[in-house]
Amino acid sequence: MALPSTFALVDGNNFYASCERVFEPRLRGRPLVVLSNNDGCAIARSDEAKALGVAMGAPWFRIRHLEQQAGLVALSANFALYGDMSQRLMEVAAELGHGQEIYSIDECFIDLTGLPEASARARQTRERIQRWLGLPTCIGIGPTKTLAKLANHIAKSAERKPGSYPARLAQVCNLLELTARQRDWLLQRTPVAEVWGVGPRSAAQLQAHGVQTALDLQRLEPALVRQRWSVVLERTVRELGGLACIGFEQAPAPKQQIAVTRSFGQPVTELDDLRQALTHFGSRAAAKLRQQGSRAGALLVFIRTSPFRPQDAPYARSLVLPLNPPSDDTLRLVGTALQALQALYRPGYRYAKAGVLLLDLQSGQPQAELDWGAPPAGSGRSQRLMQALDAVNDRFGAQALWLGSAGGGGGAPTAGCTEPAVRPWQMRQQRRSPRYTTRWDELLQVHAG
DNA sequence: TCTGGGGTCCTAGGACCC
DNA sequence: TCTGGGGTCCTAGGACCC
Repeated sequence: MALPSTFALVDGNNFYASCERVFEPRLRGRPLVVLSNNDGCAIARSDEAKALGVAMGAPWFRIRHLEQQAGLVALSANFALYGDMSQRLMEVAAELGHGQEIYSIDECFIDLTGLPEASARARQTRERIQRWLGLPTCIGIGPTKTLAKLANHIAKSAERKPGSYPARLAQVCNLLELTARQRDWLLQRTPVAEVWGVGPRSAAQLQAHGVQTALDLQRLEPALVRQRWSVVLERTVRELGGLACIGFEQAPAPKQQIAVTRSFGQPVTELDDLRQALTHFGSRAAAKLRQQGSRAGALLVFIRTSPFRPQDAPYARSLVLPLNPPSDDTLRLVGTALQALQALYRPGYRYAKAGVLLLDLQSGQPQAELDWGAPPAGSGRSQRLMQALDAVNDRFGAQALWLGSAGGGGGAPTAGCTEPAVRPWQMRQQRRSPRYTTRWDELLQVHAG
């Protein structure tokens, strides 16, 4: 008979803010936020910033007065740093159990099924991550992923607000060690909106039906939930009851779509600037596509004005173009994106955002049984060119080799190097910390006293 | 005036996640 | 003045087919 499953969720506390603090100890104990691309809004907050009332997603211009008033520090997002720290964290966390599912940049599920001493192991893993990387984490353990997430929430709350929960639940919370009464008590103290899978929309509806807590939700009749809400929420109810419905995914499935989209640093009006931006986005998307060994069967381009500027005339359109045969060639993908842009562009608008989505992704080699006719001339050459492009950019950084298609010629793009120049579409990043772990020229310097 | 039933495929939109 | 980016899954409804 199969053992009942046991899942752990390892989650970095305020991950981006904590990464910044590893290399800049002066930031410890201070209210700190990390800003989105373009320094637009807060996407991570230290506990001190949360205590100031800074909301997730709060626009910077609404909270920047706290810089003077309360000593709030704001940094531009440094994804090169966070990505590298994430890899290190995942390596240490993987040692906790016999399987790892990397769920996001700062979270992974670990399969603990059948392992003794789960809580002690988890505490050891936490301490290693803290000591080796300087990153604080909390670990939740439960019989389903949803309950492991909930346990993690309790472990964090117990640490942040001592007294709100028994102290032994701080940092590591293992629901499997508790009695049914104790578990119910914890679920009852958890607002329904904190449950994984319950978003703002469902939370409001549930509350209107008198469902306030995770315990209330767990006690609903699954069939009723399915009828009144959805199969997704029904699954959440069963998971809260201890029935594992969401499987463990060791190897990430290849992505079904790949998107590269950005808001611009300033409004963009010129076609030429949009061409540059989409050349950039298309190239990034193509590199991601090759990294997972797929080809795209279609490509979507969108351009839009800002929904936050009522004084600007609104314009938002997208266009999907098929790729026959499916392709992973940067030149072809960017060429197609620029073709779509040509059809979408209307002069006279202040564009705020654009993006490229690769759709209809297929893995492996092109299917031979489908008659695409003879392979396009030079396809072997295209493959070698892409390999060279990826190799150079791997070695020297993603911006080393670039397409020269930004000019207004309108012809097929060609490979080349471009001088980095500041353009309106490029994002603002005025407060970025050094890329300490991924750039030789930005290494941390230590001066002997 | 009457006007079946069921299946599949595709797409757009909604909800959710971090 | 200034509001992120990148994903997944489900559902409803239309088109189409027999």
